[in-house]
Amino acid sequence: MSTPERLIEATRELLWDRGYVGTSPKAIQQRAGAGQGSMYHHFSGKPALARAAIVRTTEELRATAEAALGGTDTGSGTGTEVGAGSGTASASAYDRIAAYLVREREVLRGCPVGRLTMDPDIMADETLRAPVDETLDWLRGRLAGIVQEGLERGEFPAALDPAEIASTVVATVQGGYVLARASGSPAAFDAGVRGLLALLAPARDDPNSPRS
Amino acid sequence: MSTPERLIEATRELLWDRGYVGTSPKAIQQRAGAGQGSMYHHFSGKPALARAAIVRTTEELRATAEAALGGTDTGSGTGTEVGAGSGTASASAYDRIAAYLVREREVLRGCPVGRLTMDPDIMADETLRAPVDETLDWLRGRLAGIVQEGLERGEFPAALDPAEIASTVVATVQGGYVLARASGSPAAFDAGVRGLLALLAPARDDPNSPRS
DNA sequence: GTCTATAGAACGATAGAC
DNA sequence: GTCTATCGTTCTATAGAC
Repeated sequence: MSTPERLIEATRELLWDRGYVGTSPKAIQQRAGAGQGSMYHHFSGKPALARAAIVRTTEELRATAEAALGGTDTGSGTGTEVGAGSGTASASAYDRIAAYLVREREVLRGCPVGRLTMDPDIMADETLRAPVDETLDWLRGRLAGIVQEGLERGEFPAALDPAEIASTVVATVQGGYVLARASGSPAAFDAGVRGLLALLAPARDDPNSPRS
Repeated sequence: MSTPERLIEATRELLWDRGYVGTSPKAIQQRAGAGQGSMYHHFSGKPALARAAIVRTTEELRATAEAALGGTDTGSGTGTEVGAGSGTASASAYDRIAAYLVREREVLRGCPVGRLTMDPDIMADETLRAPVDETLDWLRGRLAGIVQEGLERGEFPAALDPAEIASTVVATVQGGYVLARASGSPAAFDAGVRGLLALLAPARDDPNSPRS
């Protein structure tokens, strides 16, 4: 791996674990196995390196999310699939959202993108903040589109607002990281996700009809 | 206000805005209007001051949350109250959760407690981490109890798990802060909360019955 | 209790040899 | 491209006068 490449990867790891303020050029160099001069030859400084790292991390998040949300069924259904069952029909909205929610994550490390929003130095620098904002915005839009499809298929109550539900889904994930880190266990993340899935569950024809 | 008092308050503000790593003793002293020697006379160092600040902030969060969740109706109902309407009956579970969710917040500053979970130095120090963990744990338990009451009153579908829903509620709030900060607007927080309230809404006898 | 002085280390970056 | 040397600043804390 080339030196700039190693520097970017080292920065990504440190940004994830320690944030921008907690990441020093020295630590980056050590982790990347590169010297001072080498780092400053390839990058103008800490902000430039951080930008490269953040852009790559946000691109990766988009790709990972899209893989779960894409709807090209990976074969392992949840058992609550909806639809007419034609050969290559895309998975239900619920299933695609569920696939996104339960995908494998390094829960205790937190979200490599969401974490950055708590860093004042990142939020203050437009070039660092923009990729974060755009990525979470894209994710909400992507989810809103899927909820909209679900609404059209009658999967969800018509009263739901796609953009709002999308925000709730992303917020539950981001907040799940917080709960997991606080408690030191991924269980809290999982609980939040299961609660959300229960609320979203298409199986609304519940034997226990609510509200008298 | 006494000097120790001012130091604690200054630390609380800085911890909220810049986190533990981003908060220097010097910055605390300047904000508190206290000198170096003064600070080290009253506190053994940055960790001790941070502990005092964190304990106070978590206590404050509990009190604020309890005020909304307490159920002693503040008079401004949401219009969806449930119950037999006896004189001093406590508000519905939905209303109490809604009151907690929509309470006034400095959304763009993030959660003064949840933010701390992203600070590796705080998570590594048991004396700093404990109050954060205990507070979020208390909040989840408190909410779970209210959901349980709602279940017993038939406000929610019986399939819901109180602890899971409680985690979802707290996660939505914590994640809402992330979305708001990323986008630079409280709107994303509000959207997530409205989505969650729509999913929790007791008005489940929806004209549009889902899932065919 | 509060002040100033001082300390060793780390921070973020630059200079210039190779 | 990579190295070592150096720089001015900030960090966190201690010492000791007042």
